[in-house]
Amino acid sequence: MNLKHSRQRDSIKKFLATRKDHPTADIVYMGVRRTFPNISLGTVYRNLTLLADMGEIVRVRVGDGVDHFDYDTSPHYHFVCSECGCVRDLELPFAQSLTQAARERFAGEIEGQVTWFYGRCAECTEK
Amino acid sequence: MNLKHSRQRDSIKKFLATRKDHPTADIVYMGVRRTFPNISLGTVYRNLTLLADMGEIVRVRVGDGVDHFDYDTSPHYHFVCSECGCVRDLELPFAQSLTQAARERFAGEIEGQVTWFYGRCAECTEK
DNA sequence: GTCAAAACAGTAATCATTACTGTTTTATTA
DNA sequence: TAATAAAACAGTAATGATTACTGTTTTGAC
Repeated sequence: MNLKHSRQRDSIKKFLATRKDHPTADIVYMGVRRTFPNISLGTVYRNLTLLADMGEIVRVRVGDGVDHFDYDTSPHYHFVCSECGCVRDLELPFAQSLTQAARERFAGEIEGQVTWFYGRCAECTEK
Repeated sequence: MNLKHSRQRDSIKKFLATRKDHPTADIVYMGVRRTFPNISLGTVYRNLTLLADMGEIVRVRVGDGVDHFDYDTSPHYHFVCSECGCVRDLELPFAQSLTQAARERFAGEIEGQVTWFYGRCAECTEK
């Protein structure tokens, strides 16, 4: 299957590049509709999945039942607020060493780790 | 709201105690039906949620779209196989220090961390 | 310009989970 | 032990994110 260019996919990727807040498919859908009013939610999902499979974006799963998407593919930690549900980056060196340590204790093949932190974000704490 | 005893809840908890494989609500449902043939799936979900909220069991979310449940409430790592979907415990000291490190870099309140590893389990690797 | 493959819009289906409703169980009080 | 209110139940319907399907449009190589 040869990949063909698509203006919709470009737009989705471009939209995601402007955001640091790890939007959901629905948010991406609403954002991209400003340039493609007729784009369908299915197209958004298909392209987000495609881009994630190609490694151009990252699907972020923080246990809130909704997939978030991140343009920044470098390994880094996420924080999710239990109150407002926001997802933020966490500026902390990513401990690849933990994956290595896990490999030494496990019989199968470990490809990677997923780590997120939860609690209340600064805005929710102040209220 | 006063908690009342329920034989169904006991049975759910007892079933979970016998398992080390982090079953889903559906698996628990099938297991408990051996003793309560008329138990409803809703009852299983309600009690699993109740037990998790009380801290007697743990809801394990490893990004496969299905909630798993664990009788072992001590902090520990999980591994999920990308091929067969099995969830295993990983014998590796749990790095609470990472949560502490995150606290020092984040403006809000961090309550805890969730970490899992993914890859292929020993059984799937051998095939 | 032709044409086949890929992508699309729009819609229907899936599936885990939650919510609702009328009945049964629990546990307290008499 | 009987009465009673709250809690829990079984069964079913609803929800909501995501995926699958279908007929049409777009893409890109020749």
